[in-house]
Parts: sequence; structure tokens; C-alpha cells
Amino acid sequence: MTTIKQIAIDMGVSAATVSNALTGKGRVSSDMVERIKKRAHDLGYRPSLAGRALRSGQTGILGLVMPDLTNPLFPRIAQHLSLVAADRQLGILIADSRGNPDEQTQAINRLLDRGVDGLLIVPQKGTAPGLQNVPTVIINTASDPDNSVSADHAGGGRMIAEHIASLGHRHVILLGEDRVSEVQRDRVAGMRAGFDPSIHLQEIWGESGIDQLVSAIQNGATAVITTSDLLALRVHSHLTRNGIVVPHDVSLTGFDDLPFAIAMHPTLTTVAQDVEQIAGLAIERLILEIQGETLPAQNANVAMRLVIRNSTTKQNSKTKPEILQ
Amino acid sequence: MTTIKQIAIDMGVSAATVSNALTGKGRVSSDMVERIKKRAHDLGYRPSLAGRALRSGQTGILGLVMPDLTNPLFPRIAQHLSLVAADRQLGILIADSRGNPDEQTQAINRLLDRGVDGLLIVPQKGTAPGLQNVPTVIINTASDPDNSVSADHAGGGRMIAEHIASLGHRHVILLGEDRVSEVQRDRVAGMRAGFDPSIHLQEIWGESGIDQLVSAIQNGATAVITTSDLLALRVHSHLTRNGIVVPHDVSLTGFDDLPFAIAMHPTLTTVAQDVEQIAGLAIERLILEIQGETLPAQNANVAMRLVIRNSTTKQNSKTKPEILQ
DNA sequence: CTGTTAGCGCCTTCAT
DNA sequence: ATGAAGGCGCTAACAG
Repeated sequence: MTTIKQIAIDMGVSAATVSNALTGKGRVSSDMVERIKKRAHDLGYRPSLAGRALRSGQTGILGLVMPDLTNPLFPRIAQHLSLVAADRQLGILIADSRGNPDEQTQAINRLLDRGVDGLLIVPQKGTAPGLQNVPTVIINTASDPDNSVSADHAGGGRMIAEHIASLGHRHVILLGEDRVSEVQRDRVAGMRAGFDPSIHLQEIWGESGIDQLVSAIQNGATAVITTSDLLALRVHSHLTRNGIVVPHDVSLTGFDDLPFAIAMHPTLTTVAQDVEQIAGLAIERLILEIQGETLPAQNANVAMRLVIRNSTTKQNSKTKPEILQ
Repeated sequence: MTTIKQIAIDMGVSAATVSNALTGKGRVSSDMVERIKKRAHDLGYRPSLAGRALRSGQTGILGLVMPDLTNPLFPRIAQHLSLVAADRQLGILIADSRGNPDEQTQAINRLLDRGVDGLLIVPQKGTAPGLQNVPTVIINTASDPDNSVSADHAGGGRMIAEHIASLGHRHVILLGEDRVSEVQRDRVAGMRAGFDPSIHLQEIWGESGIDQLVSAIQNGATAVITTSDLLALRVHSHLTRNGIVVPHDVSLTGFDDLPFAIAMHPTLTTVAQDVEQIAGLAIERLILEIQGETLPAQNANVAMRLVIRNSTTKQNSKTKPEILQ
């Protein structure tokens, strides 16, 4: 490893001068700067981040805490964060909070012990991580008072609802996955808001919700809108098994636009997060916080994008599907 | 931040003694050790990893390079690596190599600049990352000469094949996703190896392969075995659209056991990687390398697990399905 | 414009 | 059993 000191000796100048030349502190004659830079390059000099960290108190590392790394959205978020961070010369250290609040706290502490400059947290559903005295950005959903940046889940729900309404559906089932999750609740709330009162809405949740589906459809529901793609796939399977055809008998929608949404038949109408923008905003904001700006508890709500595919279609007041048993 | 020196002053001893007491170097009287530990704890002392890193030349951070963080397996691998690493007091820094070999090299360099103690690399398909002079573990597949630890993809293929053979299928389609991928090739090779020569095998690849499916089935194929769950879902959709029913008309299998495999109908027979064990072995080996042992280019091949669900069934020489156009 | 000094927090001699 | 000193690589403050 080439160090600043070696270059200094090698060139007969002081270490400080090399440092100044390399970091462009401008207190060195420009041809000296050139020569030092060249020599450093030739020697393959790489600054020691450890030395710099010790000196400056900053590691250039951001910690990413996710409730569960197997969350289907994690890969995309992680990817974009890591790309944006790389652009800014920052690294991303990951930590899994293993689906429980205690582990979440421990994960945060591990990261803090490593001296991360800031924290990106996607909180456990239904928890507010004890905020330390460290720059932190929370990526959750607008209704979370601690939220900093998120997709506009409610807006996404509204888009789905308006799409379904525009297709003429008048009796709609809202299927949620988990009531504890703020994200899910915002999605459902958005869905409700997107329909006008004349439309018959039926809100059901979880496993037991799926069991009620068939009879609800027999009672006239013509669309099922769900709060996740995975749930939509399950519903699709369940309906198929009961002889109900999507979208002929009933329209169906998901949420998130996961990779398999286009592998289904029919391909799934859903709503996509602009993860790239969310990642960009999150890191930008975190960097500002790290630089000491005291930001208002702003709440960037990134619009979602409606992705219309083949699982939704016009409601044409046909006869009820025959249900197989 | 409490430092060693503060504790030392606070207790009227030297910094060296505090260090020795805390790191258990045993050169301190045991009651002094007790008192120092207690005081350190009360003061909320956390050792500065930066200081330690500078001193020791080790950061306690491992770099994880993935070809594409959106790879469906990434979440599970990342999760287990992060858990195992956390147990060993190590951190995991992620880097996306963005699907191309140049970026892979850059990603590795970024990690190296950060002073990671070792590298975990899941290589781009068809590339051998230029190995640096750093402890490195490659997670790919057995046929890669650089491979250190991997799932036994060929063995998984064989298990699938034997399962299909045991169900009485005699005309089988092998559908691969991408010939460039060593992993995929090993999977297909394993599948072939699992059938005896009397069985009629038809190997097809990619998009064009899917197009040939229907006619192949009309010609008597009764099972389609694929090299990924996503591919299996696509096939399922495609067949359904053509009036072919799984598993009644044709059995179908995937690979990897992704979360949606149980959301499908029928639920998908597939083969699962023991990611936990792979992660454990990978980190264990990497730690040994970091500690300076020169290990043989061993090749841990972790057995896969056959997951039999409802997409496969006995071949009972019934009549060909009628194909809708 | 350039050099010297000092110290970030830790740990490892070497002395006491 | 404990302490003093020095240095890992870097940079900020203060000379010169």
C-alpha cells in the first residue's frame, strides 16, 4: 500500500503538501499539484479510508436497515441505493432486522458501532425505530409521522381505483394483506378514496379474506383489487381453481409490479414504485442531514405509476360466472 | 463518544491497561479487569472501529458483489450472509455490478478501496472476475474452476429428472433460460444425467424454446422441466392460454423455490437451495482465507432439496390434450 | 507557497 | 501487574 508519506519522501516534500495537492486544497503551486498527482497515480496510490475516517470522524458508509431482506422490494431498493451511493463515493452496509423490533434495534446498533455516517431505515411494520442521534432517513409511507421519503401508496391505490371505476365496475372487493402494516393501510385508504360513494365496496383482509372471495363474487363483485402482486397471484390461483376466469369474470389488480407480474396469464395490472427516484431522494436528503442541515420533517411522496395490463377489463354487466365446486 | 483514554483518566490508570483489560489480553489483575469493564459499560463505551482498523489494517467488513441485485436469489443470499456475518462481528458492504463485466471490476475496486477484508463474489454469468490479491470466495456453480461454494445445481437437476422419471414420463422437454450461464448449463446437464437413455429428451432454450412448447406437447411430451421458477410460471401461463392443463396434461417443474411458487395453482414442484448453509460455508471459508490459511481450491457443493408440490403428477398414457388455437 | 507539529483511537512493544 | 511511548494514515492549524 502506497501511503501519503511514501509519496512525500519519494518526492522530497512533506506529507501535508501531498495531502493538499491530492485533495485539491489549493495551497500548492499548480505544477507541484500536477507532479504529485502523476506520481501518486504511477505508484497506484489509494487513500486509506481508515486513516481518513479516524481523522475526520466520517466513514463514508451508510447503513441500510430493512425489516426483512427477503422483502420482494428489497433487491430493487438496495440496487438503486447502492448505485446512487456509489456515485457519491459512499458505501452501503446492510443489516437485516429479521422481522422483529428487538432485532431492528440491534441491527441499528451494529451499524452505529461501525461508525456509519447515516442510516436508511425501512421500518418494521407497525414500529417506530427509536431514533438515535444520527442522521436518519425513514422510508415507509406518508402516514408515518417519522417518514422522510416514500412511494405515494395512497395515490397508487387511488390510481388503481380510478382505473377500475373507469372500466365500469360498480361492486368491488378490496383485499388487504396485513392490517398491521401502515403501507397496506395507506394503500387501502387510497383505494377507497378513488371510488365515489355510489360504488359498492367490500373490504376484506388476509387469509380469511381470500376464503370469502368466491361468495363475494357470486354476490356480484366484478373486480378484486389487492395490496400486493403476490396476493394477486394467490387470488388468481384461487379463482382459477374455482372456475372463475380473470379478467373475463372478474378483474384483478396487484401492487408493486414485481418481476413475475408479466409472467402471469393474464399479465397483471398493477402499480409500480419509482424506486430509483425514492433512492435518489433518500440519499440526497441523508447527505444533507449528514452535512448538518436541520431539515424540516418533510415527507417526499413519490408518485406511483399505473401499469395497465391484461388482468383488468370492462365490466359489461354479463351474467354471473358459474362457480364450480 | 467515550474513548479508552477517557476511561483511563477517569479511573486513574493508563490507556494501555484499559485496552488490555477490555480485550482480555490477560495482563491485568482480574479485579481491575472487572472494574474497568463495569466502568466502560456504564460510560457506554464503544470501541472505535476506525481506530482499530487503522491500527490493525483490518476493517471487519466483507464486500458482497452480485451480478445484479435484482437477481431473485439475492435477497435470500444477502440475508443469510448478513446474519452469519453479524454473528462473527463482521459487516457486509454491497456492490452491484450492474450486469456487465466492466462494472463488476469497478464494483470490486470500490470495495477494495474501502479496505474490505475479503470479497464474496457471485460472478456475472460467463465471466471470471479478475482475482485480486485479496481473500475471495466465489459463489457460482461446480463447473466453474474458480468456484468455492455453491448449490449443487447439477444434483438439483438430477433430482428433478429422477422425480419426473419415477412418475413414468417417457418424453420430456428440458427448457433452459440462457445458454451463457454456467449455472443454467449445469442444471440442464444434471437433468440429462438423471434420465436413462431410453427416455426421449428434447432440450430447448429461451424465448424460441417457449414457442416450440405447444407443438412438442402435441408430439407427445408429457413433462416440461425448466431451469427457473420464473420460467416455469411463464410456461404455465403460456400453456394455460393454449388450453393445456398442468399437471393434468403435462407436468411442470421450476428451480429455486421462489416465494411465488406456492402462490401458483397448481403449486410448483421445484428444487430449493440451502442458502443458509451456502452462506455459512462461504463466510467460514472466507474467514479462514483472511486468517491467512492457504486453502485448496476446494469446491463445496451443497445439496439441493426437492420440493414436490402439485405441478407434477403420474403420466398415465392418456390421450393427447386437445390444443386450442 | 510549503513545512512542521500534533492528534484522531487504538494496540503493541518495551520498560518499570 | 501496570505505565509510557510510539505509530498506523491522514489532515487541520499554525508556522515559516
